[in-house]
Amino acid sequence: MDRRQIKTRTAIYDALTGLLRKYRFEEITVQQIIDEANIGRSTFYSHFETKDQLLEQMCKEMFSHVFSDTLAPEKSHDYSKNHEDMRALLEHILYHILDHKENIRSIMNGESEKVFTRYFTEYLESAFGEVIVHMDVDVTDDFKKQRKLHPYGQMVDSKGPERKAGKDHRFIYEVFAREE
Amino acid sequence: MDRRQIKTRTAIYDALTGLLRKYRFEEITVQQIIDEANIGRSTFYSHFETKDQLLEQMCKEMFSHVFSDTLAPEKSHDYSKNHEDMRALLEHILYHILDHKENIRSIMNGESEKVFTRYFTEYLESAFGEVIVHMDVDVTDDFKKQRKLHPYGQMVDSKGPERKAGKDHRFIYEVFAREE
DNA sequence: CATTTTATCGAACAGAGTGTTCAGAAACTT
DNA sequence: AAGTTTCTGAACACTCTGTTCGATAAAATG
Repeated sequence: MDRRQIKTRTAIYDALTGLLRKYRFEEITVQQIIDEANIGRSTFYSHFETKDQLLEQMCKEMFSHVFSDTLAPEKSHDYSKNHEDMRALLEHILYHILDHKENIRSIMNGESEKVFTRYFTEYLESAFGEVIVHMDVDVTDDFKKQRKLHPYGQMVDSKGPERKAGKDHRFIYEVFAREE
Repeated sequence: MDRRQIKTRTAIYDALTGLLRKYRFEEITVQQIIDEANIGRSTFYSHFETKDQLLEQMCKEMFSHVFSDTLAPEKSHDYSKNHEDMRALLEHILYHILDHKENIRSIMNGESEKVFTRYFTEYLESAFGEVIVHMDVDVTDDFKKQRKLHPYGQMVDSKGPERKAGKDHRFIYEVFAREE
């Protein structure tokens, strides 16, 4: 790949990532990305068709990195059968995710969150298949410290499954589950 | 209030509600709403500043109806103390929500879902305060039948708390909980 | 190093959507 | 019937999008 292409590509990625720290994805314009990345307008559009496609690609690449060695064909444990392996795999993934934490935080806001989530679940499913996973997996202490209340979810600490009323959006999703 | 105003207002509401059944909120243009509602462009903007503000108002009004008699000052049970009362209150609210089911379904798609959710939790909190609510509340059979898998949540049937890997987005929220 | 290939630049353009303005028509009020 | 309020719709300025194209710069090739 041409050095110039790599340069612009990362410039665009960095620009968007930076902007996502300040603004929600929907608020960001292509012009802002172009200015931030210091590239020409037509250059942007020769790399990405639209702003949305840029986000798609970014998420795609990020997850293919995070899951790269996880899904390598050599290591073909059947995780679905051995619970210890499964747990190890999950820890492994979470560890890699911590590297990308800042990028992920930026994306997890507004509309862009949905694209992220789509890719995440897609990759997770390809790693775990239809296996049932208990989510109170033990991960590194480093990681545990970062658990705080999120506007869209709520903390499930080791104490138990109590939930607060107005905070649990899953409740809402159950209530208004769509047909089909 | 002038009949004309009421007429346009409901025409706009109906138009948006109808469009939301076919398209996501972000895809809908003001012009589409205007055409669907059969009103003049300037009329729309004399009623609502923007498309987003229209959604805000719609959600606001809907919930003020749903919670109207719930929050009436005469019925000032302290729901937070009596669990039976609390359960009754929740059932009461859910009952009213069923009336608005079609509207709600329409809104619960794309970006508009967030506005809905914001108002819902807001009203829920004002009804229940900081009370802890177990979400496996028994509601009418009619309501139970409508529980299906939602893309963003997952069914929690009476069997138990098992969860599927890629489907549980709450897990994601916990992982990437934001600071502050 | 010279040549060829490829990428970038940026101005200019068409198109879509937004939100405002205003004069005239229509509907309500008293 | 006269006065007030609301609706209408064309016209406008504005912002953002995505495309085109000739000129320029940089990389790859032999």
